[in-house]
Amino acid sequence: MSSKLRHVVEPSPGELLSFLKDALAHRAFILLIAKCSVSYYGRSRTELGSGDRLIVIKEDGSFLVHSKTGYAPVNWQPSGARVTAYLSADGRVIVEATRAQPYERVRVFIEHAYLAAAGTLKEPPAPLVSLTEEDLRTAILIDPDMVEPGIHFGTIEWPVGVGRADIVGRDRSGTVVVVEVKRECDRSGAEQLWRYLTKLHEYGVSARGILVAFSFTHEARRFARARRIKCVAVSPKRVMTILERWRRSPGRRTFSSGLT
Amino acid sequence: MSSKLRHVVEPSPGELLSFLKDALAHRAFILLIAKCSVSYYGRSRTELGSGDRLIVIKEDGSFLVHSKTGYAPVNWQPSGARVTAYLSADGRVIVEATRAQPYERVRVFIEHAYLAAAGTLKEPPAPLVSLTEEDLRTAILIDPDMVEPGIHFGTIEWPVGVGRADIVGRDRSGTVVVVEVKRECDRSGAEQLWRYLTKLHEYGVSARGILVAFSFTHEARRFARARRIKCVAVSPKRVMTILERWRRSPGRRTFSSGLT
DNA sequence: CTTTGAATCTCGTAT
DNA sequence: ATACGAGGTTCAAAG
Repeated sequence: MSSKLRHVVEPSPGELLSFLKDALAHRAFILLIAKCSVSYYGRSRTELGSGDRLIVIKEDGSFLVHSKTGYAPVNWQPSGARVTAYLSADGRVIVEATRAQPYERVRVFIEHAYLAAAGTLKEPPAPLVSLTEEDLRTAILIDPDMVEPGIHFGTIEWPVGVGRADIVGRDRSGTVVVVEVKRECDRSGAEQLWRYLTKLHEYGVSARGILVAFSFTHEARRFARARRIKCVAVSPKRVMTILERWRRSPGRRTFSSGLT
Repeated sequence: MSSKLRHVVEPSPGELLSFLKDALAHRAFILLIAKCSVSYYGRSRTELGSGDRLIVIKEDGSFLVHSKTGYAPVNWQPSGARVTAYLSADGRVIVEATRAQPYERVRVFIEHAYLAAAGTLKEPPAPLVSLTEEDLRTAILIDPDMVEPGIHFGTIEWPVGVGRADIVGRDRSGTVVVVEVKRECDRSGAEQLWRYLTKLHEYGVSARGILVAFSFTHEARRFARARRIKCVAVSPKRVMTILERWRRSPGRRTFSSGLT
């Protein structure tokens, strides 16, 4: 439980520093609202002038500096960073997050701290359910007819030497079929499938391509049409229905006759 | 200034609700650390079980639910969402962020609030300096010789019917050159240039391709080599130097003899 | 270790 | 509105 959540209001540099050092030592979840400037050195370089921001330090080393607007942090460090706090020569608190590979460094120069809080967040392993590309692929394997009547799947995640094809099988007439699954298929998705087909052709395999997605861009459809690639649009609702029915009474998925 | 930062510790549902409603009405920057469960419906669907999390609500409608680990929020809404707070039938606070296009909804069911804070973050327009693809492109236009001696640029951001070529010009021998600029060039970057070249070829223009980047993947180099595309690696330091010298004494960039 | 592809990617910009 | 490309993308999986 986070009942041990502690906080300090308008701390002096000394108070803030000891608060942060203690929280960092306990690998706590730390919040800090402060007027600060920020400097980043690494894959790029940025210098951010003075302003009010939210700093979040997580136990896994994730480090976020959030500005007053926008989804993305204005500066950050991904998980795994080493976070330290110390005093500068002129008595200001500096919070620093560094990463070794690649070398990156974010430094926050605190000018005035409004509020700092720290505590341990308790979170049980969370069953997070979602409707992803993976779900769509699963639904296709459960009910291949949604792609094309009589189609028959074999290999999934088949390495083609240039990425991997999502699903490979044969259609009713026995022709090899490569299925590429996307949530939203744009041209790059269609190009991906085309790369697989081209590669297979190099191997001497003549194969059809089918794109399955919740939606397609015009570019994707045009690209596909020009290369005789079929586009199958599926509604999320249908996928949900298939997955839910499957969960209630899981039949057997039969994988056979794939490429060998 | 954020001196008007207010906060409440362990508020009751009623206290929390009025705190949030007031803060939302003032379009304040809002923080909330609470035990909660989260539900998302929209482009995907997720259900997140009960746990301690940080909720951030920004004045532009950005909405973030952060878990105890990781760079990315576990649930969110990008800027532009409409955020409301209300009581459920059983007296719990629900915070909801909705977006119209595409329709998306995040609902946070508060079970216990540890700390809530709200205030106005003041941030002057920030001079954020960085070394981007744009910087690299600028450096190339300032000093074309870094790409190839005697090269001569004309059009920039030239529409080719399938995206746009970064820079188009002619080399010393008068051959049309298409330059694609990337920070880190992977295969997809090389493919992009190849699309332009292919398109130009369809138009009857025979052109060379040059990739300029801070670094290349092996795949990109292989792809390029197979198609006689030249790869030019540039050091960030050199770009920084060119840009800094330019800022000190800006000469004239001469654009001439592009394609017409 | 690097490479590849997904993501509720977000965000800007041009059409 | 839609589409395309950039991003310090991050992240996980696979070779």
